[in-house]
Amino acid sequence: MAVALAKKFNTVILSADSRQFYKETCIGTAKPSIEEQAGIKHYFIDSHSIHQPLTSAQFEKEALEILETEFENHNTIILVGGSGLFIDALCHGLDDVPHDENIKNQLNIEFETQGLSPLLDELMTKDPLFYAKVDLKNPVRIIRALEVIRIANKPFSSFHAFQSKKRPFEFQKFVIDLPREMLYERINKRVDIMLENGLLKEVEELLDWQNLPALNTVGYSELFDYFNGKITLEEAIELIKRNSRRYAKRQLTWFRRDEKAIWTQALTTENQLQEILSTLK
RNA sequence: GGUCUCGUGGCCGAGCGGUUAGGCAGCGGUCUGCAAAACCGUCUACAGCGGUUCGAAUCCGCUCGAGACCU
Repeated sequence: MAVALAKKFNTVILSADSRQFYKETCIGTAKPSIEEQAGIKHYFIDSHSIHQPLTSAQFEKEALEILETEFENHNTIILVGGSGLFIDALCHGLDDVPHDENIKNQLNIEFETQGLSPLLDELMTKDPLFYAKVDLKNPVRIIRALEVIRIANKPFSSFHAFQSKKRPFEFQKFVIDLPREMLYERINKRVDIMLENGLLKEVEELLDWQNLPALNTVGYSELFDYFNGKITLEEAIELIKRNSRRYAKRQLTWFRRDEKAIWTQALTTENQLQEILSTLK
């Protein structure tokens, strides 16, 4: 779809898929092959390494730079992909919130050794506002908030303006919404195809790096468990399918929040393309 | 033909007289630096009929169904 659109507009594509950035992961991320890219310039495919992962904030920055250059030669650019947070970072901007790897690691250690409770206490005293609205059972959110609090010595919530930043371009989002059964069928089949294409080998070669955050992802974690003898191959495959289905569902949930997004329910790429193009006219 | 065991929500699975067990799948949602991550909510079923009882998924009988064994 993205390639078809890019051809139509004679332009380039930016991927906003947070797993296709990495050159080490190909089969399991269903990255478009060179043939599939069909001569269209793709940014953020194989552009980074799992050893230096790209965060949403960095993505915002790097993507904006690319867009600035590319808009000199193109009126329309295609952004494609699945990572809602990254899409929002680029389209709406993230508030300028500090980040410190060491402090985060320290917090992770505290969480692993002492549990969430002390962290919750700290959060409650240092940022009661945020404490009142976060999901108190979600360690990731709690740790991030405390990371910021410890860096800046002020409440995490004080950094949030939640206002869309001005961008030197306009954008329109389209969501492809296939019937759930069809979606799931395609996901299941896609997993089988990945396996035929050598996913097992790809994952096996990444075993040394299995603890990297960038590999904490569907298609890899399950097979790491298999290689580590925790589950059978059959179980791993079923889990990959299930987790992919769940992820797809969460993507839909994410995009549903966006009132301006246009949804297409057409069943074929050709029809989806027609719908999108007619909306643009 | 006989004896025995068993029939719980889409699936698995506890309960064995008086709260919605639970898990998985599915569905819905949260989301501002690990996001294909992390997390939350939700589905009220006991094969059917009759009986005992204040009260039955839990006890009794019959019917239907599944399985094991015997002849």
